[in-house]
This record gives sequence, structure tokens and C-alpha cells, in this order.
Amino acid sequence: MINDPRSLSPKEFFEKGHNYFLPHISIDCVIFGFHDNQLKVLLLEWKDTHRWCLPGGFVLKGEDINDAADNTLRMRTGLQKIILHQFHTFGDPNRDRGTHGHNTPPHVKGPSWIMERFITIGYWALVEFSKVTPTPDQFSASCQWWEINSIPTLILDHNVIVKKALESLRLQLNDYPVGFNLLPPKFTMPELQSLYETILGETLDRRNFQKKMIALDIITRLNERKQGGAHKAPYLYKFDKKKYQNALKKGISFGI
Amino acid sequence: MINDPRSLSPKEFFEKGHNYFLPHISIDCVIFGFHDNQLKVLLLEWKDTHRWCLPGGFVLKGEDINDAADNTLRMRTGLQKIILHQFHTFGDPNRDRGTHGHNTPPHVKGPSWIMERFITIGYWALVEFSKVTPTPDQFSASCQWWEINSIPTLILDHNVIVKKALESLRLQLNDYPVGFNLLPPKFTMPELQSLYETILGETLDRRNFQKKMIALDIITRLNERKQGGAHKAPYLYKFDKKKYQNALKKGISFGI
DNA sequence: ACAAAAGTGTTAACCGTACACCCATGA
DNA sequence: TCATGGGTGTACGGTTAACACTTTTGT
Repeated sequence: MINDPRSLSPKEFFEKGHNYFLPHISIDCVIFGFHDNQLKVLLLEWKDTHRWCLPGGFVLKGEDINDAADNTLRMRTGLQKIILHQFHTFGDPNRDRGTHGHNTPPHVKGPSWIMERFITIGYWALVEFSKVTPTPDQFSASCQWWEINSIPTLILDHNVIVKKALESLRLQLNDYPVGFNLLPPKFTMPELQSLYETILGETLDRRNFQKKMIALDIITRLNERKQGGAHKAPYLYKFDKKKYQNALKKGISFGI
Repeated sequence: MINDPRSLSPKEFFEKGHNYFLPHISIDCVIFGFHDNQLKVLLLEWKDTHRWCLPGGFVLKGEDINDAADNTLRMRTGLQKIILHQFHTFGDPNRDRGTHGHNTPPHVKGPSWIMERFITIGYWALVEFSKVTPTPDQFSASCQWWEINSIPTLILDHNVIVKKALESLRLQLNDYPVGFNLLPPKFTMPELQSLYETILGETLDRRNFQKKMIALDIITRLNERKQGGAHKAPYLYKFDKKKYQNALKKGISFGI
């Protein structure tokens, strides 16, 4: 046994990975970030083929799939302590040859366990854009944010997975205040509104949005304003966990 | 190759199943029915051990997981053309020895692929109670409906799976008119209300419930009343697919 | 006739929506 | 000084929630 099969060299990984990982099962992560009023997704670029894909990986033989998702994300992008949310499992036997042709991963010379049919478990997470430093792993030429509407054609069915993740995120937004995870600890009301508008894909009334958010009683206005903007300085707010816990007990609707 | 690996005898299945099915991956189905104002779940009873479990099975090597769920359900319970809804994938490596001790399936004498760690993909479905005739397969002593609050201790983590399925069903009830699938084609308003109350676990105002349902404009009142009750005969209604399609276009909220 | 279930209508409170005015700031 | 973005308040309309009376039927 070695220390961490996820640190294997590409050659070893493709030749010996089946000794450590469950066959036919993979993990894919759709990581959302928010920057410049745009919703972004973190993608990896394969070395050699330079095709883009979701950060994904495999499940160790004795590993919980949720832990596998955490560990996969950390090893492939450097992102740690991210709360991942399982949303769907994709099990079409032809996932590997949709509209994009059959994909052979780079580095694979002979036959490999990796060329078998895979069922993939999809996770998404929301991260604070400015706080993370995406770092590509040994399989990847780069690790970059892509604006959600400008994502290139990805390998396998990964475009489908992104689409389904966004649908799941939109539904969640109605039940939980997930959006705050995308923002820095201090944020302005226009920033929060822009976030909601971007995720939901529709524009919202500025005044009503503010009222709704204040009424939820889960954020606190600080005695600070965001300086440096071109116009009137907006107030800063912070998400208040205690208030949120209280609000949950009372029952609360986050629908906009 | 044989015709249908799901028809193998138990002995062959445990000894040779790994030739046909993906290892480490299973399917479990939570089938909901509604009868006597109670929400029920369809369970199978193992031969030999007489322990109860969800109808579940495995994925053929070239089979879509959704097809695997359909086929599994049909072969194990006789239920056909049921719309199954994938809700969660369970991947704790210790699923097989939760509070109930490690479970050895019956018929397994020597080592078997079936004794490995399994990740299971959960599906649920709503069926019209009186329309189906549950039929146990060759592994099962019986196939019966259990009232959701009286389910016995099941094998593996199946109690957890049932709980999660119910949570998923409750959420769906707010977005889609899934409830109608549990009722016969003709039903009364009190029956429909009882169904909602049972699934949601709360009582509702009779008059407001009726108004809400009528306002959705997806059911039609018939010129018939349900006879045979002890009191005033209630009208019969039917779910109207055309109206439902129209309502969907306009946008519609099923929340109670 | 009476109890129990079913059909129907009215009201007030609440929430979502639409909309207008004033303030601060950099160009 | 002006254009732009930000902060705040009000009024209307629709929806929901609370609630009462009448009708039917078996006992």
C-alpha cells in the first residue's frame, strides 16, 4: 500500500489505479464561483489534448463517496474544506461518446481500467472566488474559471453535468441561503442582488430585493460602506449565522 | 451470454453474477403507495433469514442505470412501467454494518461478489396501490406493503434510504403534482387531501385545500359522486393532463 | 333527530409588486 | 452639474389563512 493513490504519476495511475480505486465509479465536481457579476465554473485542462473537463476522480476501495469527492477536489484543484453537495448520478453507458466523439484520456497508451464504462456521481459547491487559488494537478495543464455561459465543449458528458448542477443549484436557492457562500464575508446589497440575478437568470427589483433580504433577518448591516466605487458608497453587510439558526427554527422561505 | 442474468437461480446469481453485473454498484427502489389513508412502502422479505429489504438489484455491464432500475423493479416485484425518480446515491463504505450488524444474504455459501462493498443508487416511485399486484421473485419469501411509520428494521442502511426518499418526495410535492400518481383515476377531494396530509405529515384546512386544488386548474370534477360512504357522498374528480400541460406553460406552484 | 362528513363563501391579514423621490460621488 | 448608482417608503392587488353555515346520509 502506498500513501496516497491520488498522488500517483499519470503512468502509474493508468496502469495500477485499479488496485486502489473502485472500478466503473467516478466523481465529478462542479465548482461555482462569482466574480465581476458573473457566475463561473472551475475547469481543468488536460495536458496533451488540451481539452477541458470538470475536476473529477475516483473512489478508494474503502472510502466514503463524500470523502472521495472532498479528496478529489483538493488533490485536483487545491481547494480545501469546501462543502460539496451531491446532486445526481449519471449512468448512461454511452456517456463517453455523446456528441463529442469517444474520448481517450491523454497518457493512456495501452489498455487501462480507465477506459471502461464509468458511472459518475456529481457534486457541486459554491466557493468564495477571491479566496481560492486554483492549482492544476499533474494531469492538467491549467485550472481556470470559465463564465458559465461561455464554457467550451467539454469531454464526455461534462456539459450535461454542468447544466444539471446549475438546475440543482437554482432549486436549492429557493430553500437555503446558499448564495452567501459565493460572496466574501462583507458584501454589499447590490452584489448580493447581482448574485441572485446571475444564478436565476432574471433581473429583480432593487428595492423589493432589499426588503426581502432584510426581512429574512439573516444578514447584519455593518457601520461601514464599500469605498472605491464610482458612485454613492453602498453599505456592507455580513451573513449572520446565529440569526440564520433562529430563522430556520421559525421556518423561512428564501424564494425570490 | 444468457437471455437475462436477472433470471438466474440464486446459486448461479451469487456465483456468476459478476460476469454480467457491474461490481460495487447496486440499485434500490422505494415504492410508495397510498391506501386506507396511509402512505405505504413496498418491501421484500428474504427467504431463509426472513429479514425485510427494499426491492433492489444491480446494473448490467452495458445498461443505463435508469433502465437497470426499471428492470430491477419489474423482475423483483412484477411492477412495470413505473416512473422511477433517482434521488440520492449512498456511498458509505460501512453501509453494510450500521446498527444492524453485518448482513450476509441468504443462499451465499462461499465467497461471492455480492459480499463486496456496494454503492447504491436510490430511486423512488409512486404507484396506484390497487392497480398493482406485488409478486415476490425467487429470492423472496414475500412482497408486501408496509405503513411508512411501521416499517421494521431493514437490512443494511435501507431504513436510511427510505427516510431520504420520503424527504425527496416531500420536496417534489411542492414543485410537481406527483401525488396524483398515488390515486386511482377517479378520486375524491377528501382522498386527495388525506394524501397530501399523509405525505407532508401535517393537517390542512379542508376549505382552503379545495380552493387551492381547484385554482391549480389541473383536475376536473365529474358528474358522479363516490357512493358507499357512511355520510354525504363526495364528488369524484380526475386529473386532467391537458389542463396540466396548459398550467405548466403559465407557470404554477403546487406548494400547500 | 342527530352525528359526521362534505359542499360552499366571506373576511382580514399578509406578501409581492410596482413605482418615486432623495442622496452621494466621480467625471 | 450631471449622470449614475444607492438608500428608503408607500400604495395597490392578489394570495393565503382563519373561520361558519348549510346539505346530505346512515343510524
